Amino acid sequence: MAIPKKQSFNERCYALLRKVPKGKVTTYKALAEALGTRAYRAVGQAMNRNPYAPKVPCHRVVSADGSIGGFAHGTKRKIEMLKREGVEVKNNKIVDFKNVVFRG
DNA sequence: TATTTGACCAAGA
DNA sequence: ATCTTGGCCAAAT
Repeated sequence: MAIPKKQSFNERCYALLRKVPKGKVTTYKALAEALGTRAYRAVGQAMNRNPYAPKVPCHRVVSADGSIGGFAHGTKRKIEMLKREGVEVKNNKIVDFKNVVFRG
């Protein structure tokens, strides 16, 4: 019987993020709160390192106020990826943000 | 073990 | 509207 590994905080972030469908976004805060913590910044750190690069849609994570936030490969790239998935972005902000945020 | 680091957030001026 | 300040918490060094 395999010993259950305790997932690190980061691993839990990735697991949650993978549930976000294409065309939707989530926020650093929402992820942290969903994990039962307030480590908003730790979530961002996890995305920055992003050890699971293609598996985890890190580009779907934006700031709580609907602004794009940051991206390891440049915010410009992040915006382009979101647009490609059908998310409207204007002046570094998500258009109709509340309607685009994924709710579980 | 202790200190520093952040792709953040909310409130104040 | 922008800019500054303080707080927040896990990960990395």
